[in-house]
Amino acid sequence: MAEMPPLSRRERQVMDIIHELGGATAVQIRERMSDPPTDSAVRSVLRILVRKGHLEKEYDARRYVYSPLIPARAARRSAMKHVLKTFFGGSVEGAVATLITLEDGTLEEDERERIMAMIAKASEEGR
Amino acid sequence: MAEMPPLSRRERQVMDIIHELGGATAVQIRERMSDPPTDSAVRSVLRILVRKGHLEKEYDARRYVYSPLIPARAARRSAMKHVLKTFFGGSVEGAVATLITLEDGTLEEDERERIMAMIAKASEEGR
DNA sequence: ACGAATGTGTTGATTTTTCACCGCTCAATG
DNA sequence: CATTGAGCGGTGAAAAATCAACACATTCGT
Repeated sequence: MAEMPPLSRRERQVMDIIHELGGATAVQIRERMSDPPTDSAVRSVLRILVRKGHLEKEYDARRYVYSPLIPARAARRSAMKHVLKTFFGGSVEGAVATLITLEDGTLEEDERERIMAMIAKASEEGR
Repeated sequence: MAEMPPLSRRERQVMDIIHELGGATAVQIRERMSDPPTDSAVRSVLRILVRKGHLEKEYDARRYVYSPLIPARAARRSAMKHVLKTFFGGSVEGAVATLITLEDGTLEEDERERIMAMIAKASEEGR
């Protein structure tokens, strides 16, 4: 697979929505946009994204459902890698610190425990 | 500050570089670009970003150093918030999981411990 | 003092992006 | 059937972004 030039504004916006939903129809996407253009404009972007190889469309219930061609796991890792490098100088520690204080302490107690357990487990397996 | 329309491709690329470096001159930025346009093109983007209120320039050692107008902390949080929502469905747990397995186990043992300690500390303070 | 080197900003042209109008298909409904 | 409305995509034009050429300013070496 060749490296593609980065996406335009709208393209990225649409891709983000699709990533968030896993897959979406044209109308669903338009609904989620804060500044929605025409229906046909959305479809234009979708067509471009398909042609560029970022999306695939699947016929389902008389609608096309668009989904990322890149596996979710890879997309997640790539996105996280980028912010880690760009905003945290590659410091995993710093990133986690921000993550667990993001929503002003609304991190549930049990979730915190699960995270602890997860790290501990990774710690053992890692060696 | 009012909400600004999202940045264009080049604008985002430049902003990312500046965020990564904290602050940078026009040449520094150009050097870091994978597909560098002309020097003057880079400066054009910089000027636009200043006008839009995303950057400030400071005269230092016969050069202008451009830096984000938004505090680093806020930028970090905002960026992380976005990937958390877009790629992890808001699951802090999932995000941390990806984070600590990003570089194929190259997470240092001591860093892992520091992260654990950090979470534990947050756990106590949080209540 | 002069020219080369470096940094900056302006302008206008080219390319890319963005978008809405239009026509088509198809299924459901009257 | 005929009608209607939702979904789809092509096209081309407006708008925005991108860029290079140019002009001006400052510094530095000679």
